[in-house]
Amino acid sequence: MPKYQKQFRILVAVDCIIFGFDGTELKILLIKRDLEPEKGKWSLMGGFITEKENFDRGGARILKQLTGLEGVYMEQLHAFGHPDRDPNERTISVAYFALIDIHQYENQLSSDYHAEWFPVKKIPKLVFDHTNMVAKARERLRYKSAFHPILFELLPEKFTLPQLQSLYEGIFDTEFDKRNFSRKIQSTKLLVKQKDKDKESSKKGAYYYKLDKRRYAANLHAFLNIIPNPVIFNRL
Amino acid sequence: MPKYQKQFRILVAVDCIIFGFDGTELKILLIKRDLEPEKGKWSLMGGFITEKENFDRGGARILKQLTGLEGVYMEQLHAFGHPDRDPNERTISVAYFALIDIHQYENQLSSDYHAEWFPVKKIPKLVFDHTNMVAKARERLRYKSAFHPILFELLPEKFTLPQLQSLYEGIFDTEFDKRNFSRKIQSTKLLVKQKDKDKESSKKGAYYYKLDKRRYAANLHAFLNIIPNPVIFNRL
DNA sequence: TCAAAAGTGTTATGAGTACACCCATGG
DNA sequence: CCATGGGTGTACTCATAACACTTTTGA
Repeated sequence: MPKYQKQFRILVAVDCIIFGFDGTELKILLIKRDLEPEKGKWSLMGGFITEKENFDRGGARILKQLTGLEGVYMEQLHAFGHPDRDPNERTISVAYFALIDIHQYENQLSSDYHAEWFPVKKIPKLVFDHTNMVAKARERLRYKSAFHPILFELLPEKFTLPQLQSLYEGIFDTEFDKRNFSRKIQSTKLLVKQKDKDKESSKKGAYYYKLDKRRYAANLHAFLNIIPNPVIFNRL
Repeated sequence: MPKYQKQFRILVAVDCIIFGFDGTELKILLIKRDLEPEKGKWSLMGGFITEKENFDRGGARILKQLTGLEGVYMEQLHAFGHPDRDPNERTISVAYFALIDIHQYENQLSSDYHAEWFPVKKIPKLVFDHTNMVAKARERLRYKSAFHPILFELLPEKFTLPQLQSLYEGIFDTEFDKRNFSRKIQSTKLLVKQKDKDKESSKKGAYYYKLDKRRYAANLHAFLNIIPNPVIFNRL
């Protein structure tokens, strides 16, 4: 077979925007870059694609290597290819975003890679075009979560409605009416009320809920309307 | 500056899924591949990225080269990176989809590149993973057009409501009530009724409409609800 | 006993849908 | 004059949004 002789070959990287929610704020996980150029600066988790892996696998491998996490929600975001995005050598990057339960991660080794959680509203200066990637990921997360039930991926197995609401409110940067929110969530039938309560954040305590796994799996791509229309139509 | 010595460099291509609407059917533009391997088979428009262009520019360049078209609606779809997608040599491809006014294209040279329009429901066997790309593009087009006013890009400057409705119906593979459709479209205030009629497809004739360019530009990213909810919630 | 958060019900408005008839015209 | 496709109005239903009070309990 003939080869594509004259063509230009390029380095291909995968970068991951990893979202977590600590109960109050949406955060992303950053590391100190351990490679020149820009060594020591804050960066997304990333790495080069190897010879025999596709992007999904590459992203999963990098996530595993740098955080120890496997099997988390991950989705391709966008391919970034500005010729000068890496001043060292032309490199294109396929960005992914991942949603993880931040507490599950805290049990794992965080310090090994100098990884640190930053609130999305206080992201430090990042290397290359990573700031741009983060902005795009936030936008996508808002967009997607307005129609699909993906935010549960950010919560632990058991969570309360006030926690869930506060997550939505954080992402849409607004406040919802808790009666309407509760009714809408309940009407999806995705949640199963538990008998125990979370008493950490109030005296009365809030009931825990778990996902109904069967229904959740069947509805991952379904359309829901959790977000009030004025928010969608005016702010999104 | 140090180089990324040990890393693997890959060919990077851009492929374009070009949609057109002939008044009856949604179609895509294909060419006979003029490069080994798989020379002579039907293929999307594509080409390798050059040293100094980003993906958007590469996509625009390829579109221009192969169709003569410029300034059309174009959006990044997805990056495809399976290691074996091109049997000749590993090549990744960043796919774009474009929406064009099919009649405007017909004036241009179509035969030069052995390009041909195929109804999306009768796509021939395509090279590599292009069939997959087309499927993804169709899905994205349905998804995006359900919420955003992008389908106007497929129509000529002047068009009628029945034409517009038939376009939506083709994409969602269903039929809408024309009274409701008309009311919803009118309520967006994106259209300006003209005084002349299209008398090609009926004796009475249907009024032409044009886009209100100011409003259209301001609403490209706005949410509209043209599509009946049952269609969105059950079929999308 | 009181402060702080959780939980719950009702009403009004408007968007969405279903539905049927008249209009204009070319042949 | 009639067949064909274009254009329009209404009534009903249901989803959404706005809104306030009671409950629980730890301090």
